[in-house]
Amino acid sequence: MKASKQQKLEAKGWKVGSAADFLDLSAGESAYIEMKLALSDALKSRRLKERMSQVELANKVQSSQSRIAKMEAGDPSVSIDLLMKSLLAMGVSRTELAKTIAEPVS
Amino acid sequence: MKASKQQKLEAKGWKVGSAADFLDLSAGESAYIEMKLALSDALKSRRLKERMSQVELANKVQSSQSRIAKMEAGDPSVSIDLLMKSLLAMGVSRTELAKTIAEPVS
DNA sequence: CAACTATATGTCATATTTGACATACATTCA
DNA sequence: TGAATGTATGTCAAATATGACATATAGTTG
Repeated sequence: MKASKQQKLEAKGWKVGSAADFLDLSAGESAYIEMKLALSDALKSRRLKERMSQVELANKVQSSQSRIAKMEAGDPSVSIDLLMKSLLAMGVSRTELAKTIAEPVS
Repeated sequence: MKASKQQKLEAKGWKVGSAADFLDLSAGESAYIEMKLALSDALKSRRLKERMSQVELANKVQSSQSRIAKMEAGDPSVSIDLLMKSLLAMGVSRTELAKTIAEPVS
């Protein structure tokens, strides 16, 4: 893993500090993290596009403002399930979701 | 929801029996379920393609035979996170994963 | 037939994820 | 200034997901 990527992940709260973790992030593990970050970004940009506050979105998808914030921040405590459920609840199609999954995070 | 679809889901163990549930499955909710089933099918066909047993796959992805069986059966107790982690651990690419997400379940 | 291999199903203690809440921080506006 | 609005962060009890285990079922082989 490149240092730039490590910093990006650490900035989002992922624990990649130990030497073992640093060396052991497999291709599958980093692909998983990248997908999660891509979904986070998609959620945030979709919300902003709709000019919604986090509170409004929380009501719409039956969650809470704090969890929306954590989703958008790419917090390690949020699952892909929740991100996908939320995007689907916002009206995003399966096809659009697939595109998000496929794309590398900007 | 069509009766044929309801039966397919019920056969996989989803609780769609009550009248309320029957009427209330939103577009997002059914899209979510369909995606999960698509991932289940992808996992099973990938494993068979590699001529692996469930036990072998369980070792490879650090899980257990019973959980692999539940994943492949589309059991409600398994998360999309686990399905995706498993597929990635099998060497499936993000792009292939995206295709699976996009496709309707056969 | 029994032994073997693969898969399915049920249970359960533990681990992770969740919404909710409090509260901190930031920005705007009057 | 301070009230209002939106977002971030930390915590926690409750809900959900997890691997492990036992055991059932099904097919195969000797």
